Amino acid sequence: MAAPSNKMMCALCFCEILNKKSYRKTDTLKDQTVTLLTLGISDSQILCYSCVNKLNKLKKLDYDILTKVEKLKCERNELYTQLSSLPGAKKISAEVSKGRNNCEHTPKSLEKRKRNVLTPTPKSARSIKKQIPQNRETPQSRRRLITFGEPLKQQVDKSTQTVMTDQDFEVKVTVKYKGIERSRKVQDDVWKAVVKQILNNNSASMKTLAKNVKCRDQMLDVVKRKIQGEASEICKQRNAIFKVCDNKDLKNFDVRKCTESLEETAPYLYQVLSSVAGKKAHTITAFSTLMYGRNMKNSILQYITGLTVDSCGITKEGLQVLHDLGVTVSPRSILRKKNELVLEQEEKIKQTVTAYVQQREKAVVTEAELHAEVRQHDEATCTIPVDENVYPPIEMLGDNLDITITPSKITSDAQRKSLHWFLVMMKQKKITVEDFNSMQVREQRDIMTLPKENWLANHHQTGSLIDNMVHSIIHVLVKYIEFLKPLKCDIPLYIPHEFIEKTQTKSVFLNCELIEASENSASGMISIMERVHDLAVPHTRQENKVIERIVFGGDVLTNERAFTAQQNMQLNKSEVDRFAGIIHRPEGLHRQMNFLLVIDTY
DNA sequence: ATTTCGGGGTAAACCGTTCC
DNA sequence: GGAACGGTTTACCCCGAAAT
Repeated sequence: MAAPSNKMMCALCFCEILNKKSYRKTDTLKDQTVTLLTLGISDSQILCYSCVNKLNKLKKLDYDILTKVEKLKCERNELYTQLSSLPGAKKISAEVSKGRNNCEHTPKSLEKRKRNVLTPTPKSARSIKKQIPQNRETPQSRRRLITFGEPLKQQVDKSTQTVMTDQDFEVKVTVKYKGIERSRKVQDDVWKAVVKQILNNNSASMKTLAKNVKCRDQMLDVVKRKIQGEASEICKQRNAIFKVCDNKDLKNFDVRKCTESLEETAPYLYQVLSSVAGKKAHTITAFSTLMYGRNMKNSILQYITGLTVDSCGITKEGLQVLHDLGVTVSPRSILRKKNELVLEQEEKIKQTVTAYVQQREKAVVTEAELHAEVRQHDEATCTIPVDENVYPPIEMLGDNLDITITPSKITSDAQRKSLHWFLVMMKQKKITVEDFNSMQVREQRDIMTLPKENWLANHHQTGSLIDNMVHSIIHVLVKYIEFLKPLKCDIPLYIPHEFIEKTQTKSVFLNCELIEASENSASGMISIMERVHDLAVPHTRQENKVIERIVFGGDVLTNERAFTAQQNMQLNKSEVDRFAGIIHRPEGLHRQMNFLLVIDTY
């Protein structure tokens, strides 16, 4: 739209710009106008990105040259001041050094500057202090008792050793090494206390030492260095405490494990933070924010928080504020991660639901083909190709998800809104007919001709029910009655049965779809059933014939409505349009309620 | 010196609203 | 009904910091 002609050319390299996104107008390169002018490029021309990159690099190099020169100058000056502060170098006249220092860089001005009234500047106390040589070794012959904190006159005076003190607590340290004896009278109160402690306990307390400001700063330095080391240790690749290596990490993040590994990797920093915060979760939050500030790869908690608040409906501005605070990653990254997660979920659905459905459909088709072939050639030479991956059968669950949005100000446009959605989930079956011995599987029978006594529990079934009830009652007793509590460990946790290993494994459970339809209306329920049918029921795509029926569970209301929808569609011709591939089943709590009702009536 | 990853800039694409 | 406009999303690229 904005392009002046059909073909866009780079003004510098004359290459045609093929990708419409990779060019820059020279008007936008304001900071490089001078460079562009020297190259003969005027305003409102177009440059390809590789030329723009080169220009940027040029700019960076210019900047680098400036900063490097500046840095070198600083370094030189620093070294020079160091050298000039050395005792031997002091005699060199300031003028010479000054001249040498400046002649290269500062061009002499033509006019002589007027002398400032304040010059020569009175020397600051600090510079005077610097000139007094410190820690200069006294020649051995002159090594005597040195007193600190007293005027120089006294040092000259020979009577220092007999000076009278009005304090009754006096400390004098004598050190003997290599045959030389040196002693010093300690005036500083902190040092006095430390020496006293050494006398008393043969150890100095750090608490006392810390009373000296210099010592405290040094201690702080030590701790700081230690903590910095710990922080860089956390950042390292092998310590992936706060890193997002896999999207599964986001789901499996465990505060307890995180605390443990932090206590191990960074004990000092952890103790410092937890001494301030107290609460474990707060400490971890502080830790995470700090580590995110140091290295943006440490972003697992930021991602979790960001995704959570995003799902609660935070705006982009809100996310930006939280990102600036270091609590979440940027809104853009959240968006990116969300897309990634959606793709992953789609992949998962494909691998379980779609794969199973396709497998069933394919099996029927190949069987039909085989039959046709057999009929044609009368030779059963080919065998049914068996897929190596046998996908476990699935069942579907669903429930309505209603949200009411109340605007802060109700106007004619902004009214209370109710959103009705339907969430469809998938669960992989753990125990199937194939797991039973063929002996145990009851043969298929017509419900209408079944003898009436089959509806009553037989002796064996009642016995097993009573056994199981006993098991449940024992669990309740052991839980609540004090003197029975010690017996808890002797009672099996679960009622033993032959599939206990299978039921112990974690279920495969997936959110499949959020359908924007209300189950309250018949049309909504029908569209929901259509989606479920399309997604999860294996059927022949040409004749719309159901190959296998799938359980579709939900609460009693959903069940009722699904059943009504199925009945409403009975006039349709094909099986798929009649929703024949769905078996209704009430779920969870409702089933338990039904069970209890049965027991109650017993 | 190279690699990795998140932040951020830019422009196209897209979407909804308003105006003529 | 379509142009104009404004806001949002998305793809692409570069940059910088830290790790390797």
